[in-house]
Amino acid sequence: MSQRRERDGRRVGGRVTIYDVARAAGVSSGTVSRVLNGGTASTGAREAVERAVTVTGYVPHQQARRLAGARTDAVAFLHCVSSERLFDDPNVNGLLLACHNALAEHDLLMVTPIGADGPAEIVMRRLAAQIFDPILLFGASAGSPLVADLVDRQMPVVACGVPLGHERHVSYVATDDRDGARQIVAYLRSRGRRRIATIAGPMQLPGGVQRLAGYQDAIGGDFDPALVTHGDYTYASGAAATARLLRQAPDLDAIFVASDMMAAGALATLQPAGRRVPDEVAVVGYDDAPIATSTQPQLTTVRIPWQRYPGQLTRHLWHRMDGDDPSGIIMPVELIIRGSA
Amino acid sequence: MSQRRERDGRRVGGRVTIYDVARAAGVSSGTVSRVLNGGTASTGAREAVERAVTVTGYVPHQQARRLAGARTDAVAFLHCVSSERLFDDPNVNGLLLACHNALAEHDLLMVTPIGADGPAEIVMRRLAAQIFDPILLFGASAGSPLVADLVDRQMPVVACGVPLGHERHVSYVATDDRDGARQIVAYLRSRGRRRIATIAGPMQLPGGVQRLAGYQDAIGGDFDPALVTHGDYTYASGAAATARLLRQAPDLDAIFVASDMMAAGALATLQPAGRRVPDEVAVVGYDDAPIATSTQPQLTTVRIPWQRYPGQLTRHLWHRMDGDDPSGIIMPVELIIRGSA
DNA sequence: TTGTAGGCGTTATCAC
DNA sequence: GTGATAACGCCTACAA
Repeated sequence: MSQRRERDGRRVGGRVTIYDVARAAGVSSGTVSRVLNGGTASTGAREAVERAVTVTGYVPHQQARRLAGARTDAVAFLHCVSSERLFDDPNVNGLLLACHNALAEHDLLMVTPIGADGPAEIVMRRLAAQIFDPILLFGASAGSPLVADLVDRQMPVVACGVPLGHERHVSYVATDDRDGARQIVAYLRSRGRRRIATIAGPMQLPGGVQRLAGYQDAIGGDFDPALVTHGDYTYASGAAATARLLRQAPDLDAIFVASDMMAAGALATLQPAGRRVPDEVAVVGYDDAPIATSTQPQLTTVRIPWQRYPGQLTRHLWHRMDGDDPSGIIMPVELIIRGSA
Repeated sequence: MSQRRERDGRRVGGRVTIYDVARAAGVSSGTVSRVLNGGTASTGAREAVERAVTVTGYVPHQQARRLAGARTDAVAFLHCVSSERLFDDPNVNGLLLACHNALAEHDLLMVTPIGADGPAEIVMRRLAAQIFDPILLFGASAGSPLVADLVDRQMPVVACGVPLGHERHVSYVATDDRDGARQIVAYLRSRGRRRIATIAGPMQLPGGVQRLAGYQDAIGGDFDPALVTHGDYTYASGAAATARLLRQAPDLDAIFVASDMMAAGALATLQPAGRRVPDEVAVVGYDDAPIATSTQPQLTTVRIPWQRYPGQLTRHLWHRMDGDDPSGIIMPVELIIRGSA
């Protein structure tokens, strides 16, 4: 089975090592390594090695490189959102693709443990963290043991969104959700709304806390706990939260919903309840998700600059891998006015 | 930066090795390794090691394990189809998810280089093949250098579909497309069709050749080159191929199209051309893709038993990893009768 | 049952 | 500029 036959001058089965190359090139393994890793070497040696590499069909053994302290050529994209969302949300799967391409330009291969949802976090922790060095993190929630673990291991990780509780130890690329929320409230005020309610997202997610914080910033003295409720970003939770709001504060004339999906749920509850949108109640969503344009009326919402993520993500990752300290960037968002408010 | 402070009794930054565990447990590293890998050890040693593992927070270093000849705990899912299809085709992304889950039961983590389309095959070859041992292959075409390379390296790979040209060296799980095509032709005959044309798929893909072969089997002596044309599985190619067919063999009264997507294209060409479906021309697709039920009329097609793939795939992979010789299974398909034929 | 030691393929640190 | 050689962390004969 492990016979080492020759064919076309190259080994068949059984690895070609750096020693084979060294022998073929008539130099030492050290020289080969130097040539391959851009170290110093004479032109003669360089050429001999390059020739030998081609002729032997040598491919470096990543595991061994890694063990010897060098870098892996692969980065993992760890997502803590459900795999369904990975497939269904064009923003997310577009991001995935774009990241791959951006990384490929640095000769890095991006892989992702698809299907590894919440419970499987254990698996990811146990394995992914070992196989890859650099990590792109998506949708990690506050206090997630995954993040703590990664930080402990001092791995170069870059997160999408502010990594709550690890702001100083993890690089991140985020959007200014707090300002987005402020803009929304200001816009609603400018349209004459006075009793502005909100359906906030989960407080474990950065978006959840930032959007609520922005709402509070802008509402200021008018703040009324009865106008605040929570959902978990799903359609159903949006509908339920709206029903609650209608009970707690029947006089509301606007709702800022922390996600378009929940906002769609809100519309579905508002209209049967006899509240016309936007005439009686203005509704504003968040994300500019596909559903935003297929509701009736279409949702006024906030657009996240997804197209800027891949570039920023790879930039920060690159820096981290170069040993720089963690850094972060917060990008501005854009208000999209449509029919619902 | 690489200071090794203590915290909660565990190291912070700087790896916990098997030696640390050994020291903590008061045994040798060999014993630790044996305990961890299910070797023989006394109950006392076993307990001490297990305690030490928890207390030190030890996590095996996969790279080192691998280098030392042990197995990786991760399997790569390599797909040679476009990433769009990965996201858009529920059959495919369902397969991805299901494979992940099936593998997870064996404590294997499945990862996939998403976004690595055709041109990036080089990257995958250079890297993925080094990082992972076992490989799940999806959509690889005949003569693909990727496959040849994997075979050369004697890696345990299991393919979805017969790996054309490597049938003996690669395990596979496939469906009986040849029989599916035969069934279709037989069905069309039974409905009185006499001039049965076909739009075949690419001859580099196993499905392409098998479905055409089955068509020829069943057509037998009635074979007429004018009734055969090719497409590349896309909607547009189906439409174009149909136009060609209509020119070459205006008297056709049925078309067996090798994919539902192409069949949809066929319908779109047939109807404006004044050929009523199914009255004047019967159309049969293949795949039972989502589009099959959203055409007018809905497509009669062949259903591939996707739900059986994950189990079979992992079973064969498991065997391969155990050193068994490559093996394959061909599963039966099911004819789904709808309005188009 | 257990400890010891050699080796897996690289990289990096030395002398030369 | 180049060649030895010591890690890297683990597994596995082999010996005890």
